[in-house]
Amino acid sequence: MKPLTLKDVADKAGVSPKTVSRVINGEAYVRPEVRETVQRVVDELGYRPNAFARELSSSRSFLLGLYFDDPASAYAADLQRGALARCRALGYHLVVEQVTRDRADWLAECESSLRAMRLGGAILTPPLCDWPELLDLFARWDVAVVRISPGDFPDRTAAVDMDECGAARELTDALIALGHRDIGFIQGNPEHHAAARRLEGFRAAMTAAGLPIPPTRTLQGDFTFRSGLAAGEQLLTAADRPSAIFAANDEMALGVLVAAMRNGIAVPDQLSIAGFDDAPIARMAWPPLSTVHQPHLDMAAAAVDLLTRPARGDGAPRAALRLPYTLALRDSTGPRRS
Amino acid sequence: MKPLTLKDVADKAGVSPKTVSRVINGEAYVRPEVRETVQRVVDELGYRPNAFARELSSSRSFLLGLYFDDPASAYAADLQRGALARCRALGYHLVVEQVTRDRADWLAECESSLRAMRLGGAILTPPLCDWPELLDLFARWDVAVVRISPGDFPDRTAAVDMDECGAARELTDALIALGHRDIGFIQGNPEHHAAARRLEGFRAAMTAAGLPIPPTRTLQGDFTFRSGLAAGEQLLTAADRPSAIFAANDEMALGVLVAAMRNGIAVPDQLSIAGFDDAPIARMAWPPLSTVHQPHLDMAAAAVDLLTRPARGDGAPRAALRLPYTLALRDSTGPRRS
DNA sequence: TTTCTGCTTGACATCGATGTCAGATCGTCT
DNA sequence: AGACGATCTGACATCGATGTCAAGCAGAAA
Repeated sequence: MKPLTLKDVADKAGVSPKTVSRVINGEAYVRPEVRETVQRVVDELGYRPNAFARELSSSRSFLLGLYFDDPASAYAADLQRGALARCRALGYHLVVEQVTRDRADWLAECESSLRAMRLGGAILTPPLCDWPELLDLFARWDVAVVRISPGDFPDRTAAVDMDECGAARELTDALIALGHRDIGFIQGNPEHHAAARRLEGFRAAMTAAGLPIPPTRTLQGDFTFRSGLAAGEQLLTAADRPSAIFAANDEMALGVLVAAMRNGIAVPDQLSIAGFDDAPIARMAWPPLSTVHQPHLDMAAAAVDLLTRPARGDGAPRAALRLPYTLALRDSTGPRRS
Repeated sequence: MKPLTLKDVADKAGVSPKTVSRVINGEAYVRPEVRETVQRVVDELGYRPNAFARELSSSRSFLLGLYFDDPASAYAADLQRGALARCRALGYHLVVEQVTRDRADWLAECESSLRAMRLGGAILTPPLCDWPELLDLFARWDVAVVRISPGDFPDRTAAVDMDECGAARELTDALIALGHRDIGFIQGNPEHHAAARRLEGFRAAMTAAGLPIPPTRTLQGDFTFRSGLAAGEQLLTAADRPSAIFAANDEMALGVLVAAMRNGIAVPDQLSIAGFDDAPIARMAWPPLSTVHQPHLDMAAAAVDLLTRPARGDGAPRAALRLPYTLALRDSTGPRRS
């Protein structure tokens, strides 16, 4: 099937292509009746302007880039789904890119890819939203950027995030309210800035409750199941084990769950476990994990909105949005049995 | 930073833009020494042709579409990762699209999206790879299609798949070899054709071993954790329960695992459980799930290769590739205890 | 020598949209 | 009536690449 062109619409409407272009882009200076006629023809024919030609002539692009470290994570999948839905609604398209620093020329590759295809904007997710080389790259190429939950350089670009510290604190408060006084914490990948925030929230809650935070109770993980398993084993096989463990994400919490099971420790009767993220597996574990639900879909949608906001006159968007979280208290946490 | 153009390269190399274009596209009729000179300048400058302009003038596109039903599934994420890596290596870009049939105008939306942006090819994943309206749409717009594990219309497009039936049969054989004679099976979403193939393989193995397949042992699920949990409860709370359960995917198998745990049935001592797909959770469950490892990354890479094969003279690619699976026998299966 | 074929090259039109600018139309003010 | 500004419209150039085609030039065949 041959694609429709501006000219086809123009001929049918009895005006010049330029006028059709005006109507499509909502420009001023078109007589209302002409505008209406053209709009009707456009709708009838189902005309959509060719994005490539558009980009070429106006250097405005209808492609947004979504940049990932690891697209296999549930986190990434959620963000993608949210961004996708919003893009579709706005007539934009989403190009996904995976960037890792495991090769020396990773930055050159990114640049090469940008050269070939100008983006209307880019969404950067953790941890690569904190790589200064990448931010420099986009700045150099004048590509508007919105970062999801950035850790560093708060003023360099627009951002969408969540109050990770507050959420961690609130979840810890919930554990304390259940009677737990000896709570273990498993940190996340230090490269993700969120990991530090979550630890911070945990500490704040403990301190506020007047509880000690012995170093042996705070273990280093890296957001993987395996690291959660190892940390769980270590915490649970100690002579005195904590009555609750808070892992900085759900995968690690699942690892703790498995460690408990291996050691014959009943959850939540003998041990409460909490995670963070509300990944799909949180609901699928047994017992289902208590965790923090992050508004990933909304965050991604908000990022798309920021990038596509029509008023771009003042350059790149600068807003910093903070979206609300919700606690999901399920069955992996319960009152402390003395 | 201002992008480089063909003309910049041409000026520096002292030839016409057209000649540079010839070198870049590997066309014939360029003197070897000129070709070398131009190539050197291209490399020095790091020039990459503008994909939009290229598409506009040649109606060849460097964008591939990856079409999903649900991008949140581990299956989808794997395919995406595989496709992404291959695209990057070939200088293509990947646009992801989510298509669901929950709105009446879903097809019109797809068409509208195609109108705006011509694709160099599309990869369709289950279940939408079997929607005839979608196949018609791509055919109408002359977009080459490769389907992943299609169920119907085997000759309509090129395809990449795996021997689902053989894998299910082999896994069932493994259970039988462990001494199991009473094996429950949980079917997948009937809309996914793979579900039927897996059942078929299960039946073939049972029949070949001379074992009965009572209807009460074959339950209908829909590939979700919840359905696996329900089916598991049903099978395990019956007066005589099977000694092994084979679920058509890992999520459902996890549901069975949780059902077993709820009912105090030890795995694998009192019950063997097997899944299919080798999703990340399979390794994260306790005990780790026995399952079938699908070569998702390779399948996606193969699909990209088919779509970008330079020789497109004879129209759309027609190959049907079948990639090898491997059995992953972990700890959720064991010998039957009498 | 002339003609022919095949290789090599660049001038120019083209893809489908938008930017620029000049011209046309209208009402209003002097 | 004439001048003016605001509104409306379309002709034309332009974005950056490739397709087409003809010209230039070599060596081979007549």
